[in-house]
Amino acid sequence: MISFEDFILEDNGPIYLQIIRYVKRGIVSGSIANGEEMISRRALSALLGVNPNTIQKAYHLLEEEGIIRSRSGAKSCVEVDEGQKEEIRRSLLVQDTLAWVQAMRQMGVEKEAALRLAEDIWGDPKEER
Amino acid sequence: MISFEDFILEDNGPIYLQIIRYVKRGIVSGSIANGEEMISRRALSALLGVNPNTIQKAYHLLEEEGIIRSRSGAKSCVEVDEGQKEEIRRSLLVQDTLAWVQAMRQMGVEKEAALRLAEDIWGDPKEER
DNA sequence: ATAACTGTATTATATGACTGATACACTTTT
DNA sequence: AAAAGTGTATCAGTCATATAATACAGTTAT
Repeated sequence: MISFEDFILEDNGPIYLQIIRYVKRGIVSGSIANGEEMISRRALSALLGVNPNTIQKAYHLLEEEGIIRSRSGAKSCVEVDEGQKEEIRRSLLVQDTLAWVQAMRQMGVEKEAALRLAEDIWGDPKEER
Repeated sequence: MISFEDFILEDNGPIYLQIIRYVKRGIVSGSIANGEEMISRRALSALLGVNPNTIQKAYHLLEEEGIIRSRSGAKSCVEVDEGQKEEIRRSLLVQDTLAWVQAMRQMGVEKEAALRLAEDIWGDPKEER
């Protein structure tokens, strides 16, 4: 079951969008698999300290996007085929990376300097040479 | 004068925050210099097709942050010392880059793959969505 | 079967973001 | 001095986001 254990509530954007983003990124990384059960709306509401209606909005939109499937009375399940997965992956990777590249460019940062900065911030656990 | 010629109105976040971000990034890149005049609130309102009150909110917050200075009746001016510039630069670079790195990590993208993707997109910023 | 849980729906309230209109005082331009 | 432009302020209204309190019907577990 998707437990939302490592989910952290930010303060930058709407909560329901953060939840949708979390699920999509989980699908891309593979930590969320097809057929997996979602945590119930009430349980997630209690876990995050967020109103049930806000959770419902996120789940409803996920269903409209064809990412989860809900049967009244039972838990909602993830339902994505390989095509959807690949589309979500491509979309998120391009969106996020393009936004970062544009930010760096608008600040006049050269490509090499930007990549070096990203490498630094990544943490670099295994030092090369 | 700061003409906001290359400013593009996005649909992802509050307009007044987009304006503030634009000014800050301009200061970091050097395209906006200390002492420079801001375009008037009414003129920017007309240029962007946005309500004057929204522009005023952005300008007011910029003044509260000590980035611009306003005298009633005259145009507002940018007023930042080198210390502020450096702080803004550091803050924006780390924020934006950290957000991107975290996104890539949450999607299970390896550092090398992420950097390669960024390098690709840096070259052709044509596609979106 | 009963109880507990689940998805779904409704109504109401509060706040932030944005718009629209107007007004006043100050500075710059003519 | 007069006109035009500018910063500042107020009031009202709409829409999105989030909260709160219920209610009902379907599924699962006991």
